[in-house]
Amino acid sequence: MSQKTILKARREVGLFPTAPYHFDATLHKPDHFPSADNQWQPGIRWQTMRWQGKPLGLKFENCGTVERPHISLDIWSEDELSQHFIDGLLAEICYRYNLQLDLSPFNERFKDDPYLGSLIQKWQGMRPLNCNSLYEYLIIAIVLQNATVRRSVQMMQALFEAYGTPLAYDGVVLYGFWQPEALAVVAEDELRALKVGYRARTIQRVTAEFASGEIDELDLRRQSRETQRQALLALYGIGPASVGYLLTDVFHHLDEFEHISPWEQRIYSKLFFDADPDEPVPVEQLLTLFDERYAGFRALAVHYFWEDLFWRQVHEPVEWLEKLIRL
DNA sequence: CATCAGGGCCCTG
DNA sequence: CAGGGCCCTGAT
Repeated sequence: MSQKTILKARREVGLFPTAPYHFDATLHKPDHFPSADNQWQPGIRWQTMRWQGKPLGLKFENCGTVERPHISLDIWSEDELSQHFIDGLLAEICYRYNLQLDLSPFNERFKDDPYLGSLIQKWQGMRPLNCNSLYEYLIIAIVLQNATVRRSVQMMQALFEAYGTPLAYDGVVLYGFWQPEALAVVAEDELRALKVGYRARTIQRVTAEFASGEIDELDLRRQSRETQRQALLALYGIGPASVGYLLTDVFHHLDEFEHISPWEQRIYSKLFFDADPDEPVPVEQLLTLFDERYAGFRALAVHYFWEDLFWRQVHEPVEWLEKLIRL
């Protein structure tokens, strides 16, 4: 559909995250479904991004160590970028990629924790990550709802093929997200033809909120967590499960842990109580457990358990997990 | 072939 | 506050 855009201008900058920094475990999350806006191999992540309306191709390359982090970032664009633009972009990247996160209070507090201690050691410097804008993350959250992973992948791909922009840079071709304004004029039927089902309506209404400027991400970042929660819940089609992900990933609330969905409940039950997934531990009990052990950092703690589980799954399938991740 | 539930959420009663 | 309905798909 859309024409391929060649990004021919390149600018290289150095990034220096706070130590410790685990490049691969931060820039690649095996539990995230594969999406055509990014690509990873050990030591390198390609990621498209739209900033101030400009489509960009990013390439992050690991040039440092956990204790002395250094990332080389190539920024590919259609035309040369002004220094002013670069400065703003880097500030945004710094926020989204959590480059300045200070993990030491967390590491210090839980280094001897019987469950978490070894994971902190193993994944020294791993941090949560969200490369996308709030709007883009909402789209991802919507295609996740009530669908198996395979279907989420299909829906996301169909949306990219219909409305995204293929960006060619550094030898890869990845899709860039569309702007809300571009999708706002599309009819619901056209979206439904992409087999997103009833989500067509949700996508339309959420898109409209952004296209009209009713929601301003940067402004929302400065609000309290509860204000953010209310603003997100007010969006049509966005409920507690999606909001939980948004508050932790997009707004970086490392203690947000109010909602456990059924499939997560089964996994936590097995992980912490070795319970039969068909007889999962009540959600209340799981919430209490996390409250007692990890208050202050519940989302971050969960992140370590979760990512460790999925990394293990990549290398040698964890038998019981296989059945619980619906591919 | 039919039926069902899925990495939720809205709406109704 | 509980429960039916929603789009589509792959599993059974």
